[in-house]
Amino acid sequence: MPTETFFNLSEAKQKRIFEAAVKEFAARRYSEASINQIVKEAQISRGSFYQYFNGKEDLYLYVLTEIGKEKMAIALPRQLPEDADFFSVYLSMVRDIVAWTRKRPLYTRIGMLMELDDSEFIAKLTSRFPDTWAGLRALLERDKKLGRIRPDVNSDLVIQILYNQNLHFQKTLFRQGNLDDMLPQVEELIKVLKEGIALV
Amino acid sequence: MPTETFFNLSEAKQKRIFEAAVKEFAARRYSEASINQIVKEAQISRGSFYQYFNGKEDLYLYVLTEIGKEKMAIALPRQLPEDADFFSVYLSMVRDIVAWTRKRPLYTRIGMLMELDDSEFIAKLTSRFPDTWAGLRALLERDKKLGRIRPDVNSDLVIQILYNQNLHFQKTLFRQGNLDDMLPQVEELIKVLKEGIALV
DNA sequence: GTGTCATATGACAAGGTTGTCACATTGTTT
DNA sequence: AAACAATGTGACAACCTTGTCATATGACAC
Repeated sequence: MPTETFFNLSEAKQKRIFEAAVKEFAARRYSEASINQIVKEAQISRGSFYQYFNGKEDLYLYVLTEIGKEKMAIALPRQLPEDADFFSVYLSMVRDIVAWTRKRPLYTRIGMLMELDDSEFIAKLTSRFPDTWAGLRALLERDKKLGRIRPDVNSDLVIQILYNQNLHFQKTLFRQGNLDDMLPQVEELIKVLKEGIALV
Repeated sequence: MPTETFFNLSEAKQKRIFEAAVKEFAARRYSEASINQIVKEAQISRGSFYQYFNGKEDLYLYVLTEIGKEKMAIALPRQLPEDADFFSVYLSMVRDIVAWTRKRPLYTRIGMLMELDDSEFIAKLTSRFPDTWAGLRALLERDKKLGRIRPDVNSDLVIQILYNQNLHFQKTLFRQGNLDDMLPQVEELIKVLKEGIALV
């Protein structure tokens, strides 16, 4: 939570600071991000920064919640049929991610770097936040009961595969930067996961 | 390549330095590892260190090649039938990793942290070294031709899944530390990959 | 003992980081 | 205008990092 004086600032200045922070947190992971860099970019003095935020953690939390707000505002409108199967929902989820990345590339970059950071603070953070993937897991369980998924498969493992591949796609995406490659790859992944790769 | 004076040192001292380096590189990723920490642990002076090595890169390369030597010496003895199928080879590979991790936990930890580091130097390093996983990929291709694997699956994707899951297993392993959980999880992964999860 | 060479040392410079604080500059209210 | 509050500022201390270098210490030869 930023201090009150921060919120007294003009919208423009708040935005300038926010965007400088986003830029830095998308360039370096949290533990390596530099406040010096941010204040330079935002064109405020070091002293001012500490009048707005308690420190790096405070700023990071603020950036994360702001991003979360915008994400929520966008994510709500989409609707899927109640009985959509696991794979369809997952695919739609990936489409959302792609769209989101198109619109706000730096935001997903921050999320990615967060996954790669293993500092104390980030560990605490990620453990507290409820997973997006937990919902997907529930869906998988439901589809098991509906007879769509083999009941003996390990749900956690499947979700983990999707999660890890997703992270991997994003990582390569930011090295090479072809967002269009992602969807076909995910479709391929779904196919492998659905049907397996062995010949009967 | 360490300097000649390093190799003139007594075995014991060389070992002390090597082990201090291993300890540090297993605790922090390369970009965050501190030479100060290493010289303190090895009980040599800062000046001496720079008489042995050019710098951090030099030391890291030395540690990596030393580990590589020991790994080679162990990996060679194992043999598998010439026509062993892809999954068997993979499983045997995982068994090797588990055994290796049991014997030298810090070594695999270094490998893991290397994957998570995205510094310039590490990027150069990983791109140059030939992948262990390339061999596995070739095996998959072979099994396609032998009619064991569906010819239309994307080999790269499959290898990537295995690679990412492997990394993930190792990561969780070092957070919780139950090495015995790994093999069953890998067996589960193989099953999912083989047969798929959808009901026909 | 003296000379020579290899090795050991820690202070040092130069760069980075964070957080603080006395002070300057605005703005607002009386 | 004068007083008071709010905000802006950059120098500063304290703590890191790396790489260098003049000097000290040891060992061996003559």
